[in-house]
Amino acid sequence: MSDPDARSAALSRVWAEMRALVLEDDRRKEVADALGMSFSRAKALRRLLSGPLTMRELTDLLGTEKPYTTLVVDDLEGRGYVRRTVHPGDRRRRIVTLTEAGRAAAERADRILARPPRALAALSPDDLAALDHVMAAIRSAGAGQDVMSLPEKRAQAIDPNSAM
Amino acid sequence: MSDPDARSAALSRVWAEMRALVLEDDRRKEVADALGMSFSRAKALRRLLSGPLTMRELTDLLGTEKPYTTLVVDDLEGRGYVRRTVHPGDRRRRIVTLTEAGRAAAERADRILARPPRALAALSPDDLAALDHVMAAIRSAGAGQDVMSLPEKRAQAIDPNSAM
DNA sequence: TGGAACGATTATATTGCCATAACTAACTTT
DNA sequence: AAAGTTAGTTATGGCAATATAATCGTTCCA
Repeated sequence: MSDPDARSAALSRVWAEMRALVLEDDRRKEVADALGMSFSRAKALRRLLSGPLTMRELTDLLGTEKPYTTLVVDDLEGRGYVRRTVHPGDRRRRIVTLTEAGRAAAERADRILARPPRALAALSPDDLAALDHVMAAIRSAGAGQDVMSLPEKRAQAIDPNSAM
Repeated sequence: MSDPDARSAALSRVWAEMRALVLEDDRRKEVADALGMSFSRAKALRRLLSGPLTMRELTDLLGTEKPYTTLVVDDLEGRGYVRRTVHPGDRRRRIVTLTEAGRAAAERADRILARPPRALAALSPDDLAALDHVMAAIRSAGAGQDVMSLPEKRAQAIDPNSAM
């Protein structure tokens, strides 16, 4: 029952299968095509769905450097998807806000990314319930451990929606 | 019990969590750093683990165009990781074979990619067994359906190890 | 046997992603 | 108020990934 080799084999099997499922159909290309923009722009757009952010905040969330964020936001602003406004109370900061069109585009990206693959959708109710249960366990384990254990990773809330 | 909204919500939840788990820690960079080569080279190298391939076959597996494969294999050959030989019986074709060093590098990449994330490794035996069971169900569903249903995707054997 | 098809390569170009350096404007701290 | 810090931008550049076009030798087929 508690054979460590069997456990390790099961882990590898499961992990390989998960990776295959997620990586096999690359939604990124689909999102980029659907929105007519490169994926990094869509990623930024999606980050703004939960509310306006300053450039600095957006930079931190994207995990890149400030000048790159300027490039990305310039592009999005040019498309009419975001607006930059001055932060009241700190005129250095710019607040980036989605426009209506930007929100629509971000939601479109969301829908594409959220669409589960057929193999997942084909699961029996029982299997899905079991999977749901296990993934919840994984989430709580991850929230407690994973980020802290990665030295160079910026500490940030674990947000399943962040994966792109 | 069979509430379609609840099912759909569970599907989204599970899928988002899976994507987060797979995409959050990007092993690609780690592989690239460990092998001292760009990730696309490692990808090709890994493809050769299961045996020699012609340039055409490798091209199809990688899903890119022929000239790119030439570039990649040139690089790998320059590092002493692969050898090109002429196909006996068709002198147009080149057979690409891993060298010993190439195999070692590919296996190193494999080990990095196969290492399950902490949150997964922390699963209880019961949860892991349940997950293993469900992922097996997903694999059989995927093998029957998924590839055939994607129009522009080249038909190719589903290989969980292929995901990179 | 001559042309079509195929395998591979060379040459060239594009796009995406992202960094560093240097700068300006605004705020904070002493 | 001078010095330091922070937010953002401009300018520049690099590498990775990958495509297209043209070419060459080889093989297949009518």
